[in-house]
Amino acid sequence: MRPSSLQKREAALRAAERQFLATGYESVTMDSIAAECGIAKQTLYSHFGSKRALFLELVTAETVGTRRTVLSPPPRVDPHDEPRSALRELLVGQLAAVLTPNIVGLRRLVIGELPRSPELAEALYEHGPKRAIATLTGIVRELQSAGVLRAADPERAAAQLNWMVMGEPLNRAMMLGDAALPDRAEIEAQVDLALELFFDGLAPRPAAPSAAGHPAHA
Amino acid sequence: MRPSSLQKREAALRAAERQFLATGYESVTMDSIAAECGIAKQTLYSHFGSKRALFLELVTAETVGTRRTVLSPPPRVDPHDEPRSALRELLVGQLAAVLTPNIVGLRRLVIGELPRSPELAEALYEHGPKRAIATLTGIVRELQSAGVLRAADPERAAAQLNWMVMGEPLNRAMMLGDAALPDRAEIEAQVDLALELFFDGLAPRPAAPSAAGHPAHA
DNA sequence: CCATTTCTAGACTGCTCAGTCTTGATTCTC
DNA sequence: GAGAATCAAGACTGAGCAGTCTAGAAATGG
Repeated sequence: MRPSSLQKREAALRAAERQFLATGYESVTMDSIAAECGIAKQTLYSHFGSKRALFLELVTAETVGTRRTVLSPPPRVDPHDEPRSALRELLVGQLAAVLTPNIVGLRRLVIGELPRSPELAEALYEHGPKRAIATLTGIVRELQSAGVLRAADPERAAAQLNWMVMGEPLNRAMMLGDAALPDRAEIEAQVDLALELFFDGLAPRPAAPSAAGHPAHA
Repeated sequence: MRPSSLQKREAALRAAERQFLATGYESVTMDSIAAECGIAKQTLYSHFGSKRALFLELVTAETVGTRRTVLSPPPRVDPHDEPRSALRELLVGQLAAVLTPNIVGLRRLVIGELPRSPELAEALYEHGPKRAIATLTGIVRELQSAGVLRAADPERAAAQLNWMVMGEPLNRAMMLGDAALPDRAEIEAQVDLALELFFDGLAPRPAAPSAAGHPAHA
């Protein structure tokens, strides 16, 4: 194998990534990928075998690569030392990482391909929301056993926090395009207000329950 | 026009809906639609003109039709009379309506077609989440002016509530397929716990602030 | 500097599918 | 029941594209 071969492979992956994320699987042609990166179509096929194989390799690489970016340092939150600011940092990082044209495009792509490749969406779910919520669950559990929070179901509480933070901006980005992506200040405001509601809502009750009653739960 | 013509048109729409929702725009062929509903391809073209036109008519009808189902009675929540159970009913209805194979499939379809037809996704966003949050915003505002809730930014609070309820189950349904749709009991539990956190977190503060401090917000 | 391997350029094949056309059957109107 | 419109069945066209093939250029290694 020639040394330039690897560079061409990388160039092909970059071009394919850009086109797939921009317009979806079907509307990308092998000719257009080859044209964009200045490589012969035959070389594409000798590297990847087929369009589908190129796509799958690309998406799985993107999926596990993102997880490395977002969660590489498994964060520790000390309940006795500003749990809130550590959580804030974690959530801001996660939200900023998710609200990236690449990641939002990847989600769109994978959702659109769900009928053909459900395993892609499942992988993205595992490496994305599920892992994020698992991390939050661990933190909530710690905060609860330290008496800072009161969460009967830590996993559900973590999911609530996660989607209070991510739901609106992610949904907007998914459906309104990359122009709807918020800036850093908006991301931080989103996290701050969610944390406020979360900590107030799960604050341990001193003695008497709050004024509002809790009617009909069945 | 023959009287049977309208029936055939409806049958065609049903077949097209089923196939589009199941496998996406590209992988459906006009021949397969015609075959499923026992109609000649020519008849399809005389009714709808083109595949794209059929698709657009279908999706827009589905989009606005759903809104009618979900929000037909603009709900009133009396702050002095069990605001929580009225909100509960509203949210359970919304969540159950969204977590339907049809609606989840529609969201997948529209997201997959975003590069080709961004106006579809925009319409779905307007008739779906945006309208749901607008309804919730009105209620939050009422509850706030009645002194039941304390929400500095009612719209953001409504969005937080909305996504606390919808985020996890909707995301799972989008990425894990219709088998991941929750049943009624799970839907109600999801709403109940979200409401609990929401009302506790936004309960008016009596006099002294809660025990936890509020450090560094910048 | 020659032999081998790898690349490029682009022609070519085969298939799928949107959209059209033909022909003949069926149904509605009067 | 005759004439007019509509519909069914399927053949046909043309375009787009995945994947292959060929011929030759360019790099590599001895």
